[in-house]
Amino acid sequence: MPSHPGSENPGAETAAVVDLTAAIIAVSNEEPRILTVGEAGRNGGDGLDSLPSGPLEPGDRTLEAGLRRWVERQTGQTLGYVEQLYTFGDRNRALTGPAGPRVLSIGYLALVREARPAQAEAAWKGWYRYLPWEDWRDGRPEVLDRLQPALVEWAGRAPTKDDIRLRENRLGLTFGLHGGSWNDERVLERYELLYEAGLVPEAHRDGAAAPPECAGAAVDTANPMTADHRRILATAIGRLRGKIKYRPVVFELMPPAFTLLQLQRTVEALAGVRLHKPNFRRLVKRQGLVEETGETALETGGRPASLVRFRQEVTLERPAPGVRLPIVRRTG
Amino acid sequence: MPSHPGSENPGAETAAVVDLTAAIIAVSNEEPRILTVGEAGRNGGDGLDSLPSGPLEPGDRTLEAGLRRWVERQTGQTLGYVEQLYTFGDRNRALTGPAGPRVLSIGYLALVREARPAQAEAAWKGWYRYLPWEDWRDGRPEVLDRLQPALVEWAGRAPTKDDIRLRENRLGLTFGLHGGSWNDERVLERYELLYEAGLVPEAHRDGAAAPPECAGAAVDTANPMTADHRRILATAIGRLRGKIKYRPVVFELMPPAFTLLQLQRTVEALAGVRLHKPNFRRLVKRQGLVEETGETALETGGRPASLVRFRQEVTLERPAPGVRLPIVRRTG
DNA sequence: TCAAAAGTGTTATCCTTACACCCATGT
DNA sequence: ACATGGGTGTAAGGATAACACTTTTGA
Repeated sequence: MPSHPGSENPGAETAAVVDLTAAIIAVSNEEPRILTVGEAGRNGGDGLDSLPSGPLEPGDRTLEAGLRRWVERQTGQTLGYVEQLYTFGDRNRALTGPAGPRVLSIGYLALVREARPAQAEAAWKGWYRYLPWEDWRDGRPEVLDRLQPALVEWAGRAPTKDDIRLRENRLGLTFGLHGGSWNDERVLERYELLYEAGLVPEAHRDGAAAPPECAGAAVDTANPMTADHRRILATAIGRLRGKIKYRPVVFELMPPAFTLLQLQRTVEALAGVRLHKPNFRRLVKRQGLVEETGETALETGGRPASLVRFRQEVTLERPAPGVRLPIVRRTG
Repeated sequence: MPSHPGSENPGAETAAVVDLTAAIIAVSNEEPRILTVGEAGRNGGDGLDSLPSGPLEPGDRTLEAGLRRWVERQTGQTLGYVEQLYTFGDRNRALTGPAGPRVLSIGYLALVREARPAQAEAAWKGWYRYLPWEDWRDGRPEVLDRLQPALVEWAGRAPTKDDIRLRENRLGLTFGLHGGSWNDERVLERYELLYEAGLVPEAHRDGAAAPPECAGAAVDTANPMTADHRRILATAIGRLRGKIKYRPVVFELMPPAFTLLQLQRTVEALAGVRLHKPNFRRLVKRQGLVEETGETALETGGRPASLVRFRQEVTLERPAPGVRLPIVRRTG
């Protein structure tokens, strides 16, 4: 490997341990779920849920191979669609203190088709139990009634007038406060803000970040997770919510044949919002995303629905995901 | 740190070295440039250009802090906008062979406002010298005349009929061959495909990937780079091209006051395509991205243009980047 | 006077959004 | 009969892409 110019202490490279963590997502019963491995009763565990994860080993030729190995070992799940999310490496973020070895954690998003009963200690859990403020399908979630005053108070606690403005602006952008609107994709930004405000237990656990006087822990009634796993989950949800809008990834979560309403309910579950039925069907059809199987589903509770399947060909057709620039085609 | 369930060999964590690499981008004279550090004559160097990079050190509290430290040390540049891109960690990808220590390289995208003369061995170089097929501003780039036959031949060399089909489809998606269209954002996919086809020198350097018989090296007349730096550059360009379409990041590259044509030329330089002038102005104005400064630029070569500045407020206003889903607003 | 760039106006077309309505099945 | 979900029609409004055209400077 190359020696780096400007290095005053050539031997100072940090020998880091690399942790691979997967947010494995499936949807069943109109509920998005993640595959968790409990830590209850094991290893002095604190009873918190974890995402499947484990360290990169010398035998792993690629990072993704190491991830798949760990997931299969811990849960029995074989992964299909896998996508790297982000690499977290700050000190004091639930990984190690300043003394221990450096830990890097690389987060992944994985999508699997069916939530079959996982092995051993693995279990599928609805993701909104960890981030309940993200589910707006039945209107504004009640957690926000408790979070909002705490957030506003946090903004007001900033040292200067300018800092208060900044915090209030952030609240507008992320939580739709002060005249802002809710954007379903800003999942990570919301979690990070709650962390900064000391309103999630992880912040207290990590020490440094949380102000001592704040009444945070009482407000967040959601399930926390081990280490920075809830942050990785937030990253995964945000990425997925963005991606379903311009790439046909939802179909990784659907059975081979399905009705359009099933598809809609899946998208709604992921996005955390309700969609307009007639327009949703037209949108999906016009884009040529599905084709008829010829069969019909009878157990709908109403009129039988025709079953459709994903048109594999679209992966090859869809040329550009929504170009917003006025690219010149004929004129110069 | 937690011990991982299912670990058969608990001490097998790989002690990895973490390399931080930055693609630092500026635009001057209608040309997007990256800050490079040459390796000519140093350390048995092969004369290839490099991106500023260096290992994470124990003193770095965050990954980004380590990156900024290296960049300032090697180039004298202070970074503004910084964004993590991707973590590369495969063996046999210009990092280390199976014997050496594991090297992880974390790529970053950075945007800086002005290309002031950098210190020492650092230099600004146009990014299209490394990826010349990405510049379509003056029509289809000529390099493609040489690359295209080699790519088609590579597709035909696949073992089975099905593999040939797959390769041809990929060529359609990435290079717009076989009836496909060119998508400016697929920069990384194009580079990866050239790598797989053995048409970039990096593939031969790394060994394993390149088929021995191919005449690749003769075809790619572009500058290669050290290690996997060209891949990181491709990732950066792709990400930036995508992002300018829904976030006001271009302004990180503009001077405090500028004309609308200057802005257009900058976007064109980044996207590698020409834009429609009247529609571009309207788009920018209607979105409220800029405001008049009241002054006019006289050295335009034609009629004086009014100078505008970025409206900082939009970072707080822009609610949603183009939601493609028919979210229900009034109806249920 | 002409080249070069700054700007404005206008239109056909497509997409989005919302509303209204009919169809087929089970209880 | 009616509840439930499936499914179609359509019209208003907005955004886009293309065209044509006027204005203001310097050489």
